[in-house]
Amino acid sequence: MTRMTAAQSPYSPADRPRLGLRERKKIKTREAIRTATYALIKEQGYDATTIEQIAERAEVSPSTVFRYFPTKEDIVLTDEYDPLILAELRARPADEPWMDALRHVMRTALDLSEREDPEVLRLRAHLGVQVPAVRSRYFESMTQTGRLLREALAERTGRDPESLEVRVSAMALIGGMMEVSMYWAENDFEGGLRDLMERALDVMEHGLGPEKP
Amino acid sequence: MTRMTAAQSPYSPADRPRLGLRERKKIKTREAIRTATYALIKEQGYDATTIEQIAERAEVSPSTVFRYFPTKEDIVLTDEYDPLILAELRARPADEPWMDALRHVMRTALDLSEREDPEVLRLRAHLGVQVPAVRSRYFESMTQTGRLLREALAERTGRDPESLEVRVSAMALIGGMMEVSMYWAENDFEGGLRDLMERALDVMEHGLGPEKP
DNA sequence: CATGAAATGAAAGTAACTCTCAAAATCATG
DNA sequence: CATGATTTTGAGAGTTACTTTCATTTCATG
Repeated sequence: MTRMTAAQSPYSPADRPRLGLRERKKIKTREAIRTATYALIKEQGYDATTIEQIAERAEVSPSTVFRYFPTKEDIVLTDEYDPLILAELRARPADEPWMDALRHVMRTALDLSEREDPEVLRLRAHLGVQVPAVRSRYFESMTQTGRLLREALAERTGRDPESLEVRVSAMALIGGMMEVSMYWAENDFEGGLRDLMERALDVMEHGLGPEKP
Repeated sequence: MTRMTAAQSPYSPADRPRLGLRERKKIKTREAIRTATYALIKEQGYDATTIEQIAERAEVSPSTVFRYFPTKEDIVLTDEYDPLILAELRARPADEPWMDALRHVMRTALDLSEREDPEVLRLRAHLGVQVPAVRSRYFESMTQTGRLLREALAERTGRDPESLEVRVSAMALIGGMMEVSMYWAENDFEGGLRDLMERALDVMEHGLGPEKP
């Protein structure tokens, strides 16, 4: 499952420790909390897993858990691909139609996260389907992404990012992409997420006509 | 603000009471809880309003409040236009393009709810913007609506309502429509919700091209 | 190693919900 | 209208996520 915090070469003074001991400890704690949470959820399910248990397994106090993550759902969901997505999107040629740019970016992002940690992507989608609170938080974070998407769409269409049209487009895309994730989880993760996403972007670009395969 | 529970002709034995005393009381209680909630929220804001206060003002016990509404957010948001929307959608001619059908239905629904109780529509949109928990619940209920929308889209395009394409389209529409509501609230409810919705449906139908006004 | 700053833990508190059970209100009868 | 069955309510105790406060520990730095 989720990689352990690989304590690679714990004592090689000059090479790794660009960060102070404090910073490194914080990162470790964060990881510990997250892996403890994932493990407990797999064992017992989301609801049955309390913050106290998480704290105990991660060997920190409950206070500390809350200091690192504002809510229980955040432990599962937090991690920011957003900046990456935005950067990637800006990197695409400016004259490329925005839908194509988006396609490329999503492909890249999904490939990356799949290679990085395939389990987590699945667990999240699964919890998104099963647990309303997680789904909510998921949606919130997608909404955040939607705000970034506005900027990108605005740049590429010469519109105001705060215009109704841009906002609606961005949010419609977000809604569609979220549904892809739900669909994927509900259908036992069959048919690579990347391909599903592709199909979703197609239908959002060209609209839903009568069936034609 | 919200209409009082108009006790019209409180004692006309034969004409109104098709329902037993029990049923009528339940309806009254429900209304009482809701109006108490709206009033308190207006006075103090959402977070500062506790279930205990609501119970007190509605003259019921906190237990009863929870018996009527599973969560605090539901007190604000519950009420089902969904069946109406679906019926309306089915009532449209079967050969009408589904986007047109949807346009008509949304117009009808918005006009109705605006005439029915304009305050509530605004309060909800406003809380949807301000309070994350409400926004979440709002989104959940839109998701529900999205499921119905699947059926309608499937019927009109001869596709499987559970297909990725249909699901994504439905959810994209939901996302877009939700954004309209947020936009409306954030821009001080200017530019009738109906017209904004119209513009949103347009852009979702034809896509977001370069600006052209 | 001393001093200041940051991170942690302990503890008490709040508020949304859940569960259980007994009392009260309604309903269906004879 | 009395009575027993059924439904609805309220009281109370319990759980848990989250907050706030404050003393203690841990690290950074001169």
